[in-house]
Amino acid sequence: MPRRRPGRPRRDDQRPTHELVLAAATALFAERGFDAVSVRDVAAAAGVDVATVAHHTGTKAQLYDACFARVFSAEREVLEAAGQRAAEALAAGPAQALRALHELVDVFVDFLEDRPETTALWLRRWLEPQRHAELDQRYSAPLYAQVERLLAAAAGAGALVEPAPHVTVRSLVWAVHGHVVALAARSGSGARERREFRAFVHRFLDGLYPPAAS
Amino acid sequence: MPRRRPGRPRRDDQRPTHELVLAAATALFAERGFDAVSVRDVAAAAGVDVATVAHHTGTKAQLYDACFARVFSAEREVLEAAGQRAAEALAAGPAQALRALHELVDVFVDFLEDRPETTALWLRRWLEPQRHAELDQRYSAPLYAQVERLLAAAAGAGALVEPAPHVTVRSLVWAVHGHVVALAARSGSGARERREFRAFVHRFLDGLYPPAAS
DNA sequence: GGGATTATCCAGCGGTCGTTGGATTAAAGG
DNA sequence: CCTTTAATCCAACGACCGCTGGATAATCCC
Repeated sequence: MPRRRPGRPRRDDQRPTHELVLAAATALFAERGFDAVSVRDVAAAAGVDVATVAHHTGTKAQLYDACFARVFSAEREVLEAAGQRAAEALAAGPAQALRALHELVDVFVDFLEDRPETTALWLRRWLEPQRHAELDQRYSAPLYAQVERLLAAAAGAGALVEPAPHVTVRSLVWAVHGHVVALAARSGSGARERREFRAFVHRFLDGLYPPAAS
Repeated sequence: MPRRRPGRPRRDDQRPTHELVLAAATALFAERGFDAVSVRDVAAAAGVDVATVAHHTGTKAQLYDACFARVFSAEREVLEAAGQRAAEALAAGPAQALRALHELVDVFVDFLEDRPETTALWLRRWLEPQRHAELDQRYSAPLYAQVERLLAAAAGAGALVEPAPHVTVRSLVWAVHGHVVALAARSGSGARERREFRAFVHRFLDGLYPPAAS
C-alpha cells in the first residue's frame, strides 16, 4: 500500500525489509523460542544488520509480538471465513450443522498442517500463562464459541450437558496441535498420518454428540 | 541410599543439596524454559552458589537432562504400576478391559494434574524434535502400546482399523496436557474443570470404540 | 589428632547478549 | 541542484552469560 520509501536499499526490488525480517524472525522463534534466538540471528537470516532490525521492529520483545500478531491474524482470517460459511448452516438442521462442523475443523487442520510454525508459536505461548490470557480471549474464544454452537446444533439438546462443550472443543484443538507436532517430527510426507488423523477427527465429532439418540 | 558425605554443609540437616538444586531447577525450567533460566537463577533459588550447582550437576545442559530424567522416571514409575494392574484385566473380557482402560487413564490424569511441571517439560521437549525422538521412544512408546492393547481388548476387532489406534492414544494424551495447561492458567481450584474433563475422557473412550457393535 | 576428602564459596575469564549513537548512502521534494 | 528524509551499516557500551581455578572449612578415616 505505501509506495517505495526513500532510503538505501541494497537489494534491488525484493520484498520490503520489514517482511523479510518478520518472516525470518517468525521461523526462528517458532523453531527455537524467544530466548534461544538472538537479534543477530534474525538479522543474519534476513540478510541485514542488527541495527536494521531494531530500526524496523524496535525491541526484541516487540519483534516477538509482531511475529505472533502476523501469524495469528492469518489464522483468524482463515477461520473467520470458514466460520461465516458454517454460520449459514446453523439453522438448516442437524445434518447440515454436522457437515458444517466437519468443514470448519477440516479447514483448521489444513491450515495448521500447512503452517506448522503456527502450532509451535501457540504452544510456546501456552507455556507463558500470564501473557497468554489476553491472546486466548482475542483469538481462541470466538473459534471455540463457533464450534460449540455447531456442536449444539448438530447434537440433541441434552447431549451438551455432560461432557462440557468447551472441554470437548479444547481437547479437539490440542489433538490437532499434537498431530501437527507429530507430523513435524516425521521424515516422510506423512500422507498416511494425515489421512488417519482426519478419520480420527470425524469419528471424534460423530461419536461424542451423535445426531440420533445415544 | 548413600549416607551423609563429608564436606561443608551450611544448612544443618536439610535435604541434600543435590535434591534442592534439582527441585529448584525443575521448577524454573518448567516455568521459563532452558534458555530463559540461568545457572545463577537456579543457584539463587536453591540457596547455593553457582559453583556448587556446577559441582553437583555439571553443565547446564546436564542439569536440564537430569531434571527431565527425574520427572519422567517418576511419571513412568506411576504408569508402569498402573499398567501392571491393567495387564491382568486384559484377558478377562471386554468389560474388564474397558474398566482397566478407564483406570489407567485416570491415573495418568491424576498424576499430571498434581504435577503440572511434567506437562510443561513434555511440551518444551516436543518443541525440540531432534532431541525428543529418543525420549519419546523410551517413555511414551510403552504407555501408548499398553493403552492400544487395552483399546483392542475393550473394542471389537474391526474397530481398531479406521481411526488408527496410535492417533487415538496420542490425541488423548494431548487432550490431557491441554487440560493441565488450562488448569494452570486458572485462578481457583478448578474442581469443576477436573470433573468436566473426566466426564469428557470417559465419553471419549466409550464413544470411539464402543464395546457393542457400532 | 592429623592427613585426606569433599562441599562450598569467591572472584574472574572470555564470550555473547540487547541496544544505541553516529556515519554513510540513496531516494524524495522543491 | 540541493536540502530533507529514510534506510542501512559499523562500532561499541554495559550487562549478563556459562564455566572454572583456587581458597576455605567441615567431615571422614585411621
